[in-house]
Amino acid sequence: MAVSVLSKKGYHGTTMEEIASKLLMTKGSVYYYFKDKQDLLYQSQIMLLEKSLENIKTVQQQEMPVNEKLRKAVVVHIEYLLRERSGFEMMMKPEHIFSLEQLEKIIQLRDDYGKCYDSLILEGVEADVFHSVDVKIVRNIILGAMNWVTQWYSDDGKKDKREIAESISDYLLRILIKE
Amino acid sequence: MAVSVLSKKGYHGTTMEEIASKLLMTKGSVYYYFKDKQDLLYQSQIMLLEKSLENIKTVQQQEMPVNEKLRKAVVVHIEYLLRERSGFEMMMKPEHIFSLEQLEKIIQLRDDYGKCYDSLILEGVEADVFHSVDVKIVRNIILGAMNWVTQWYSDDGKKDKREIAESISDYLLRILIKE
Amino acid sequence: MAVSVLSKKGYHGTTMEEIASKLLMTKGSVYYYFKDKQDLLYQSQIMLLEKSLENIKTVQQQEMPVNEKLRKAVVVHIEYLLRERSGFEMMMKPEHIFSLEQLEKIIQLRDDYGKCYDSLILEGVEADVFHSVDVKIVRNIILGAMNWVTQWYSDDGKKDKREIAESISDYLLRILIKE
Amino acid sequence: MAVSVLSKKGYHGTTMEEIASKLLMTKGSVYYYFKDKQDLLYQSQIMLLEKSLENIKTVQQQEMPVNEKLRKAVVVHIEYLLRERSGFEMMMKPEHIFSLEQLEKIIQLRDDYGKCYDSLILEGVEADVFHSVDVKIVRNIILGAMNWVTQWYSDDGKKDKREIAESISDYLLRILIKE
DNA sequence: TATGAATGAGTTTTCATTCAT
DNA sequence: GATGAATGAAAACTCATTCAT
Repeated sequence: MAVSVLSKKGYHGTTMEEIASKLLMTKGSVYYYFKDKQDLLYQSQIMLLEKSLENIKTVQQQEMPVNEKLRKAVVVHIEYLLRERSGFEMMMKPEHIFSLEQLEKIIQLRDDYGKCYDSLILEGVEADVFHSVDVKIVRNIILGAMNWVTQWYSDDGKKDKREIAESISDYLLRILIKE
Repeated sequence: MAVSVLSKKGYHGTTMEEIASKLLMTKGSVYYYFKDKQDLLYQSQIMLLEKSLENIKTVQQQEMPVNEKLRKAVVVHIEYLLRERSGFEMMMKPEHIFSLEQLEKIIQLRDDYGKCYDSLILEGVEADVFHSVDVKIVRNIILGAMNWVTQWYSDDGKKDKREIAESISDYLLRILIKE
Repeated sequence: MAVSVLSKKGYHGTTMEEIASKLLMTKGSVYYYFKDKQDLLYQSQIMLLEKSLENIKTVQQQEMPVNEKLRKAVVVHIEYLLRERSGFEMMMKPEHIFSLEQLEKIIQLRDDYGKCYDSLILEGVEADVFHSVDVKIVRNIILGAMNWVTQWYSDDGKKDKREIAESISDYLLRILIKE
Repeated sequence: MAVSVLSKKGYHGTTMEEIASKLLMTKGSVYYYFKDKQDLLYQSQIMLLEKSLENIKTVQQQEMPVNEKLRKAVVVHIEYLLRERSGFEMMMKPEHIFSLEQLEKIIQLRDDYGKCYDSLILEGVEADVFHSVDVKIVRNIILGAMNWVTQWYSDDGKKDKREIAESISDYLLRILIKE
């Protein structure tokens, strides 16, 4: 995947040649499929965000207590993130790369994703399972803790990806859960 | 400060000319003080990390209950981070930019910083104020949640920096604190 | 040829722009074919040295008395040198320009070339046509006298290239030839 | 001496900083004594050439057979050259560095130096000690063979500087001497 | 005299992008 | 559809030179 390459060294740090070779294409071919470098990144980001949204929506629709849902959402996010690693790291500070129009769509998707967590939290509060909290702040604590995983997780630790994901998820729920 | 400039568009996205003009210098002058672009970033990172370490060490030495110390450490970190913003954003994935030797020092400082949180957590566990937890994971949840702030905090929200910092700090302590 | 340009003002004195325009290319194109300026010089030197070696080997294999062979070798060298002029002038003191690895190959080729003269001299000594001499010193007198030509030869003298070459060759043989 | 530094990497390859540090001065001070880089080189070249001229004139005035004089001139040149090494290597192709006026003086001195060899040769021819030869060519064979020494002489060989110089001198005289 | 900080003009190098084949 | 040669605009970097102290 192109994103994987892009995000290792950042947008400007990755050359089209590197991307092309990672995609097993030649530089010329990449330009057949993508308008330009920016477009390549844009398409990749959209895919990533849409898949993430899909992931969390699937979780939301499952029949289970809200704390279980949030728990699962966190686990799924971390697992997906460690798989697609690179793409997520790119997500930081995209302001200077994209056009306004592109940015709008990306921010929209990011917001949508954030909102999913918000509604899980609110659902829990209403069900009296969660404490009443500042939703925006708690949502961002959750997002931050999850996304930070790429900075420290390494395959050769004691715990595997799923275990890490579940641990994090458990600890984060302590912020919310009553009793 | 140079870092502030660097991190807005990322290392590769920022030109030496931009950095120079931000520092009210000419490109030539910047090269008089720094060997090259990499060196500029390196020196800045070192300063940032050393200042952070100093910050947390100051907190550690204060006479107060351990939960208060951790609370304060988080607040101080977030406040410093929102002030120096940019530098921190650069801290992600520095592997591709630095030389092995430089990386070693940076990783050392990062580790030292992480260890400070570890010892605060352990101190709390031993004082029976905190639950017994997987220190590495909880430390990283805290770091992730704190560092993520740069991604979403904006001056024009309802809460100011200190309030945000204290909120986050409170929520994070819920993961650890008994009772 | 790139070398011709390079050697007029020396390696550092010639800009890539000048080289490119001499090659009827753009600066960018030059970088498509050569890794960097150093590489450009290196490739050129190798070509030059390999062609010189080829030249002398051809002479060595011809059926003729050894004094004639040496005579011819000198003539061929000077003629080639006056044609490729520039490249040879660059050959002096390449130590500071090339990498160790590159230098090794260049020195190897230079040595090989020198050895060809040595064996012609020895052949003559054994055939009792030449005086017994310090081969290393005589070889270097020959090389020095030949390569110096670029420093003084000018097209508008009385003698043309071939005549000069033959004169030099005759005089040099006096050092060696018996009777 | 400044020249020594200059000639190791060539005019353009040597920075004023390197020259300054070799002269145990700071960059600023060098500019107190020399107008600019070019001037520095020019002064050095002049000194070198004037000293060489002085050397050969001293030899010319000595009372000894002409073949001995030429022999001695060659020895003195090589010895001086191996001592001041660097300066001589700079002497090649100075056209692009100097101003017309400077060039004129340098070429004048070079010519004067060449002429000294010419007159030694002619003196020998008239004394019937030397064969009648093309003076220009033989002079240049001598100069070439002598100046090439810097390209191959290394302190750790079997022969020391004087022995090398005498050997070369002997061999070169074979080109000229009758019987 | 001596210094070292500052500069800008020039040089090397990189790389997204184009385009003929 | 695919390629790789070619390009130019922009970026990193160098260094002779100046100048305030």
